[in-house]
Amino acid sequence: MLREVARRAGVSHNAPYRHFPSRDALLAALAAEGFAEFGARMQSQAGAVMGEAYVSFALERPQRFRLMFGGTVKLGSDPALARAASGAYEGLVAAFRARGDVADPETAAAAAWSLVHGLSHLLLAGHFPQATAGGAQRAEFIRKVTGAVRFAAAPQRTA
Amino acid sequence: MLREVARRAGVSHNAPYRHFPSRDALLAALAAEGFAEFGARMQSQAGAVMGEAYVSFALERPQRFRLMFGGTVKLGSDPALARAASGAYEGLVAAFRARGDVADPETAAAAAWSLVHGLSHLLLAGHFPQATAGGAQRAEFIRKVTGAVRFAAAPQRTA
DNA sequence: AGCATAAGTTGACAATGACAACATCACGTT
DNA sequence: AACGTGATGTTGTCATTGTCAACTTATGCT
Repeated sequence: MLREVARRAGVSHNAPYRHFPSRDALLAALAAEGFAEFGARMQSQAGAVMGEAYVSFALERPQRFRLMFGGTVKLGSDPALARAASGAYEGLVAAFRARGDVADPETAAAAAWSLVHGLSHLLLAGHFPQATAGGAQRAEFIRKVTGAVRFAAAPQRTA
Repeated sequence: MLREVARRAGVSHNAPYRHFPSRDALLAALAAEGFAEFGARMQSQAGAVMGEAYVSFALERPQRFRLMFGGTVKLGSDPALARAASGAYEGLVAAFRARGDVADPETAAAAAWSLVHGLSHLLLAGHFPQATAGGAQRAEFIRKVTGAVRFAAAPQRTA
């Protein structure tokens, strides 16, 4: 795989080693790049649509997504990686906190994150045949699923 | 990896080829075994706790879980695999349908599945440092997250 | 006894990730 | 202009891996 990368770059094997100390380092760099793009995309979205943006990213760049979240690259290896990954999550928590109508913003954020993350994985793995590859059906499905949940409401401030 | 399996089994490389036509076939068989155990566990659980059981499975058998859902083994390869995988989902849909208080049982099931699936992945990947490895904190976290969502209610039957 | 089938073994091959040593080229400093 | 230094790339090699092929047992059936 490393060698094939080199081949496709029209360069001889071992050239990659001048840029990355190992295959895993290359992959980690790709993952970091992915997290950067991903974070940018997320931040450019507001509230409810963020979920759809999340899934869109996964579907448009399946390999990247799997690389980033597939467990091949361990998050702990590069602290920059971990920071990039947790950044988007913090943003989500902040968004929920700002809404103010949710009981536990942290938990709600974790749930929302889990939902879109799981949906992405399951769609990629083909576990939802209802949402066939290409079309508007899929987008509609995603919208329906992400819109199907409500978060436990905060206790009413004043009566 | 195949060779190491053979080594650990105290048998010479290529012995595995008497039982599986290829490395991928071995992995597919392991995934199928995983889905079987997984399905059994799910069916032995009722409604709300299913989610926790799902996550527990992932945390107890991370390798299996990743193998089953990690994309390495393509679901389409073995129809039995696909059937095993979709079985649990159908059960979930049925459970939601039986509840009767949800607008769209199919969508709710997809959302619930996505939630626990994503939560499993994120926990395994270490994206939720709040839930540290061992303890009750983690179980509590899982309970909170899975309990944080409500599903869009069905329109009231009669006024 | 004879033999077919399953299970395992050794030997080989191409491909891969990694290492080492050598080559080239662009520079900044003197 | 000459030199050295660092980055980039190359060839050669090594152990390891997945896979194929051919040979060897061993087990059980007729």
